[in-house]
Amino acid sequence: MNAPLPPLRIEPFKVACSNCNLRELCLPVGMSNEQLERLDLLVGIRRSVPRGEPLFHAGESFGALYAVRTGFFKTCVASEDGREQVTGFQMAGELLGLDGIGTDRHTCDAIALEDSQVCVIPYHQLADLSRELSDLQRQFHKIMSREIVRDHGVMLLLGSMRAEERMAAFLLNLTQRLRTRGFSANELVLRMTREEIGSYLGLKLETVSRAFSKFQDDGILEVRQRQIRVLDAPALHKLVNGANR
Amino acid sequence: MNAPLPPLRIEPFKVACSNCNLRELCLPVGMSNEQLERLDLLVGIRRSVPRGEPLFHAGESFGALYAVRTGFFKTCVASEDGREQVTGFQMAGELLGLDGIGTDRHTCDAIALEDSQVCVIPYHQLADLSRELSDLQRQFHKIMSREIVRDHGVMLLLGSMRAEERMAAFLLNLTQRLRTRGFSANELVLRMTREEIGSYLGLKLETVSRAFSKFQDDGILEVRQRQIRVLDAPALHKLVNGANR
DNA sequence: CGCGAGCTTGATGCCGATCAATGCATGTGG
DNA sequence: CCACATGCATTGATCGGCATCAAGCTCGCG
Repeated sequence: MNAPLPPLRIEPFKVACSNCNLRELCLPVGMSNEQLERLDLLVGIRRSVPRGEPLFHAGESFGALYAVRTGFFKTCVASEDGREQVTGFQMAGELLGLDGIGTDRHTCDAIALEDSQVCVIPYHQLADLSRELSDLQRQFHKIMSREIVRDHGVMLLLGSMRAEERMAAFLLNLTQRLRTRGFSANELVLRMTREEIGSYLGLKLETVSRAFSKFQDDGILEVRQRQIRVLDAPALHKLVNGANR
Repeated sequence: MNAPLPPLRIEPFKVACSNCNLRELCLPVGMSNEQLERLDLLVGIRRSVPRGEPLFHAGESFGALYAVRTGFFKTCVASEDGREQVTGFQMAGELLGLDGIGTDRHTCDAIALEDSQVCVIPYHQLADLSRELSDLQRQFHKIMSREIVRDHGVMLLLGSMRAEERMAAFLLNLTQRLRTRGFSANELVLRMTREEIGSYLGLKLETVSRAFSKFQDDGILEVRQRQIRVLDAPALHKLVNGANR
């Protein structure tokens, strides 16, 4: 963490969409270099969010979207009484803040689960540019649409799956997204607590813990704290799909 | 139904966004008359969907969005094994098909729950036009964003509410939307079966039925088949909010 | 070392699922 | 018009999965 700074050194490239290693996952998908240069002009600012700190809160006025550069976030909504629900976990290349467009206010909290960095994308500038660049417009629409589809998947999970099936679906989703980012498909480190997993899946933390233990007993996982090794991915798939009915 | 046709009569106005009574709820929100005329050019086609029939199916290739003109729809997703989940109910002025933008295929089924009519909005033309009309672009973004926020609300419901709370939230949501459309706030006719309500709320139809009976016993509702009269809306609000914790 | 946050594990209880029977409205054909 | 079938809804009895309550455990950290 607090290692001494390396000898003074200039960043060889301006950090920008055009040479970001996430550009195949993020907003720039499908854009030419020329177009990317235009995008670079709006995504100049970056912001660091220490672990545990909010990127934004429900109720704050909305002005920008955020692309996760490094780190990991959760988003959660709350009802008037204290009920809370984690609505998603976001990792590198994913967009935060889409909820704010509809009412010009954020409707959920976004909290960093580890020290993180995001790119700030001023919404109105993005809208302006996407009126010029149809590829950007198209990609932005796709991202919003996929968020809707993702939410429908969570609704299916919450509405019709039992505890272990939810856990299996959750783990497969995480490994899938990590694989897309070039990480191993069967080693993962959970960035969130059992309670946060439970909130996301509509379960209590004890139930999450028991599921982990069960999976370990069954030889499906190796669980050491938040270090998870997937030993039998097909078994997880079977839980999500073939198991019932 | 099969009443004799009225004497031959020309529609006094071309049926179009610019003189649609839903224009304050639908895509045209915030657009000038001049802009509306441009929108009219793409929303020429209408389509009738008889009760029980699909507007589109999951897997079909995506080409257009649909605005409900009259009638009532449900959307549902299914997993590979037979699990089904109703993800929403759509009424006049609401948009269907947003899920298809992300992958160019629809990801859910949209089924008419009564004889319905929709306006067909070819997506690519809409995208083109919204690059010219920033008000249209803005409204389209808002609609997508609100859909995401709505889904988050359902996730909260599914993840953290008990049966009667879910039912109360569902009924309040319906009456709220009917009120927006100028209908009475306490008389409603359910367009869907108990089973469909249950699927949406993550409950079994028996549980839905019992909740209706309970509400009736408690003097909160008057239930006759699918005819519902809300007698005590505050009680429903208390169930959703103040009840627990 | 001791403290606390996060996690595991066990015992018990409750809510809603499941199973089953009946009721009721609508439609169809004799 | 009745007899019967069909789809949807209600209601009761029982069961089971997960929540809840309650200890203890583990690990990181001041």
